Amino acid sequence: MDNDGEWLPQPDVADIQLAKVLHALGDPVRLRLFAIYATGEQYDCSSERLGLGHLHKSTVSHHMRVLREAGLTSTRAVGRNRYVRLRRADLDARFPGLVKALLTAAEGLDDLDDLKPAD
Amino acid sequence: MDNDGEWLPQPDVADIQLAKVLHALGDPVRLRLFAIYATGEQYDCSSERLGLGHLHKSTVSHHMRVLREAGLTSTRAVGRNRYVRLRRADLDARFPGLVKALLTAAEGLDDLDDLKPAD
DNA sequence: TTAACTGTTGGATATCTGTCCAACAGTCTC
DNA sequence: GAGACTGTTGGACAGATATCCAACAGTTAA
Repeated sequence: MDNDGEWLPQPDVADIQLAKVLHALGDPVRLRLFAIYATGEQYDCSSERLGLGHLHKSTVSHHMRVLREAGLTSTRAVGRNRYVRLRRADLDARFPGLVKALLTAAEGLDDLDDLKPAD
Repeated sequence: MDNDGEWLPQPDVADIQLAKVLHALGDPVRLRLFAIYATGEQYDCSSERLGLGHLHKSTVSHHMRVLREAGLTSTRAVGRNRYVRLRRADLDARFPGLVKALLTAAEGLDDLDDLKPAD
């Protein structure tokens, strides 16, 4: 029951702080996760699928938490999986043009094509 | 002689990395300095004039160095002063729209009106 | 030349952070 | 229920960082 899962805690739109957002993105791993989430909702947090095979699962979990607490992502817990998506609308409302500029700037960082939402 | 001063070392445009830029701006003090420099070239690094009276001068010097080494600012040393300005053209060329979006987002962080370049 | 001024550098320190590991909780499958 | 699976949490630890202070170098002024 409750198939929709529960939402992990995240800051309110009005409480999203620019400095914290930039701090969260000021790490290569999280910047990559940000670019990945921007391609669509992700439902598999395993390091391998995210192209972060070299990182321990708890490390990836840590980075996802930082992103969520900064207000960048929303996470829904369903069963043993986590559905993570970018809070695009919230971010656009709060910081117009920022996400778009960041994604443009982040293009070509790595090969992100392999990481589009599967099927 | 050499009244123009010398330029402190800074990365080449092509070497400016997004993650480093965001890391540099992911600190409240440096985000404030960024917004200040965006209003025009600054030629006084004293904490007081920058609205950072609570910080030691060596701390401010440290933050300015981080901004410069990330590729965000240019610094010219003339006499005992430092003329710091945002590398707006370089940043716009490398990350189109990013600076504009950041400045829009940073508006209203504090009262920056008092810090426009004096006379 | 002596003194004041601006900013840098190195040391010290407390805090933060990225990473791994082990243990755990909840979930799914057999 | 037993075991496999996904992800979280707490501990440990090395490295980074923000801050201050003292000392210094170069510059300007008296």
